[in-house]
Amino acid sequence: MSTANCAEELDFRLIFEEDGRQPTGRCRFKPQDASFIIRFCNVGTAISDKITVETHTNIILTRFCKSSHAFYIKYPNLNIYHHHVTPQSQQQPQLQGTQYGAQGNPRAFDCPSIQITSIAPNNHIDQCQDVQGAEGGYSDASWSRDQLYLPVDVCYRDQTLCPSPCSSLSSRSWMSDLSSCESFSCTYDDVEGELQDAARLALGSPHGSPLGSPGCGGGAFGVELWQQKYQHPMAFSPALSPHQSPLGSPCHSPRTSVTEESWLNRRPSSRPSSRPTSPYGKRRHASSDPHACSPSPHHSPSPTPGASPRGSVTDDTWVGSPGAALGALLMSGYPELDVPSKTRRTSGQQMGLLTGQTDSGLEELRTTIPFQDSPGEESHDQDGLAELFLQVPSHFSSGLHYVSSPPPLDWPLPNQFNGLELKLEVQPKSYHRAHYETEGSRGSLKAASGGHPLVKLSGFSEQPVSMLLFIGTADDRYLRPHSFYQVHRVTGKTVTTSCHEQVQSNTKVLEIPLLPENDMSASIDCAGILKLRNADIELKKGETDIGRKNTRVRVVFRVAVPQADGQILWLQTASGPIECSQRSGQELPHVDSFSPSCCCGDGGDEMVIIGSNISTQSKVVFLEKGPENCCIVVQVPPYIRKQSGPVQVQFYVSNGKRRRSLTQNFTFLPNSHRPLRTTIAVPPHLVKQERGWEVLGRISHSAPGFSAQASPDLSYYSSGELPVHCDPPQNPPPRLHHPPQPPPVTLPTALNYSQPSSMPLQPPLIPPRAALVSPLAYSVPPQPDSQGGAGISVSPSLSRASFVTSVEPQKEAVLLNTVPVLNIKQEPEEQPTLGCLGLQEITLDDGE
DNA sequence: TGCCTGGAAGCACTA
DNA sequence: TGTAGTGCTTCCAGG
Repeated sequence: MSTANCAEELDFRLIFEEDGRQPTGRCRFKPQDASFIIRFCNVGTAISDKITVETHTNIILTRFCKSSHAFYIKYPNLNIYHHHVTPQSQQQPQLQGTQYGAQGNPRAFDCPSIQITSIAPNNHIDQCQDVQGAEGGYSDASWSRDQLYLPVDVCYRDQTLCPSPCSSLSSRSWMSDLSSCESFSCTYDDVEGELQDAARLALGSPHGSPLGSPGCGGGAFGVELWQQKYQHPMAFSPALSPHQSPLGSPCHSPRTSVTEESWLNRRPSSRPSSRPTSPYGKRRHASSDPHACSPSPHHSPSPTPGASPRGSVTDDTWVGSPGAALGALLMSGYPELDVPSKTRRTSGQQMGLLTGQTDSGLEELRTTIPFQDSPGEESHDQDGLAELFLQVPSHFSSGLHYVSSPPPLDWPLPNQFNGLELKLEVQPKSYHRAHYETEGSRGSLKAASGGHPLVKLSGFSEQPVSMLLFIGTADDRYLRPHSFYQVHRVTGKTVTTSCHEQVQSNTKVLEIPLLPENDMSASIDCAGILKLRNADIELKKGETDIGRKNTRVRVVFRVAVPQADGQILWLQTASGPIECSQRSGQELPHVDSFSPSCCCGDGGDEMVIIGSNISTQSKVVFLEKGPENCCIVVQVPPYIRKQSGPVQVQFYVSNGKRRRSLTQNFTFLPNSHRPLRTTIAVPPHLVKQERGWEVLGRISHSAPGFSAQASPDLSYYSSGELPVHCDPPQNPPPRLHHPPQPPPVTLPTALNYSQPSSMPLQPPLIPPRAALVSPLAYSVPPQPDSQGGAGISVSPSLSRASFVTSVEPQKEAVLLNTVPVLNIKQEPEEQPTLGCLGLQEITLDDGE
């Protein structure tokens, strides 16, 4: 279907606002006949501060995450806010839409623009691409995540087709503020899949609720309504909650945590149970729940059938609703938004929230720095606030000032700015067994020293501030709320720190006061970790994360510091990775401390590692991670046999015993032909190295290039002994940075980022935006040694590489400083070839 | 009594 | 399709 034929049922107003400019155009589409692509063009060079896309229908469009661009989308009155920081073009923003003739306009690539394209149903991909190509002049290859896809979903019209209340918008979906770039990079290998998932995600309902949550998944809001009605009938009032606001929350993702009162506890009978025989004995909501047989949200009066079961308005939600605690943050910039809490919450739960579950500290805090639940949430309590823009941070490197509302939880934030610093002075233990909902609490996080983690805000002590705590991913590069773990408030006699639960963007968050009398610090003895069942989460529509073996988390702390000018400065810090599974926790090694924490690039220093579950068979893996997840850097093991000429060998990439790539050719050149190399110091005696870089993450598809690169005529090394990057030159190797690190404590060096040995000993990288906060020079791992080790870069981004060493199986040898014996990782299957060649296997490990 | 903790059984999933 | 290995979830028991 040609976009030219689109009817006028969707009215997109594309607004490029800069300095108060007003909307510049409209596009109209017929939603039932077409799907839509919204393409963001050149947003990276946009000169506008805001790009707004509005629709007067209830199409749900989601924000997507792209590291270099920041968008925020609200709906049902669809608003896409783009705030860009470094305008490079002074050209006028140009609207690209089906009616605006982007084709053939060279400025389309120069100016920030949004392109909306309709797509015939049932042929989304192809037509998307065709249309794109035809109208926007983009090739298929130009598909990127700078596009939002708004297909027409069958479920839209036939709610009965929505099979399960578990089908929901993903926490990781495009619709979520918690959306993950990584998920895309990891999960979508093809445009089709990406689009299809996007299609599933991007859709609300054509009958989409005017109450639909505009931020991160209207479906969630629908469920909330459903839950409010069926679970909390008394709470069902549009005036009670920001979640119920007719304008909805701009940022309410379906990721409302799964609490004991939540949907997920109602395991639908059709749901493939992970343990059908389980009586769910301890589940507090199972069949005993009188509402267990309630119709799914799809059948509920909720106007948003695509609802997420995870979006719940529970006591927790209410209690935690930051509207009570976070309200005034927004007000700081918009005093007129100071809606009395009574107008937002009048239910008993609400009152309970405000009075029953808080302590003096929090009460005091709330009188001083109330926060807002989620971005723009409160703002929607008033019609006039519908257009309240979320100010996307302009410069991540210079601190983030939010005039209005808390930033989405997946946004990187600095840990220090202008003399203020949020520090995790005591790291939690690297292992904390999370508890299931069917279990009792397993207690709060503990520090390795035996106490509890300690967080401190330095540089500010004028008034109490509120600190938010949530469970984030252990992804070094992109910290975001974890799909499978939620923070859990621990209560008990031993808990001394006041806190209370809330839900922000469907992630359970603990709010902990930092009080001047406590030196603006807090001991985190009130936070446990709740494990959500993988099946529950993975069944969610659009969920792209896999729970299996995804058992590491980080604890994320955020604090909002009021500034003199009325703005709010948000700081964030995160703990090191925490292993949360029982088995892994029992089996994975834990590093408590090590020394030294750094050495020269040549390596060779001895390192003492103290921890648990470290055996003589343990290996120490050095790896380097970059912002990308699909590139690897490996170090070639030496070719031991004599060679008179080039020797071609093979290698493959393995992520485990049965996870191997096809073999690739590689050529060893004779020594006389080897390029310049430096001499590496003798490896340390305390460990013996597996001479290979263990590579984590996904493997670059450029691997076949090895064959071509393997020509003896080619040099693998630059003159500086740095790996020659094979990828296109437009992607220069990223400058790597250390993330902010807690100060060292004692030697052996306290583990700033406690992690099992399979995790990088190098502090994990953080997204470039955040990395700007604390840029530190990053030294490249040891370079090829004299034995023939050579660096191979599969990627220009030097994304991930690891250096595998192995603890000497014979401690005697270690202690006697014997010459390190190569400990080749044995994978007997199909290995004789390499062995016969005298090669050490380059093993790739997924970190397990 | 409730919470915390460690251990393990048994099922599900993957290769 | 069957099997083995691994991981997940639930349950039990003791402190």
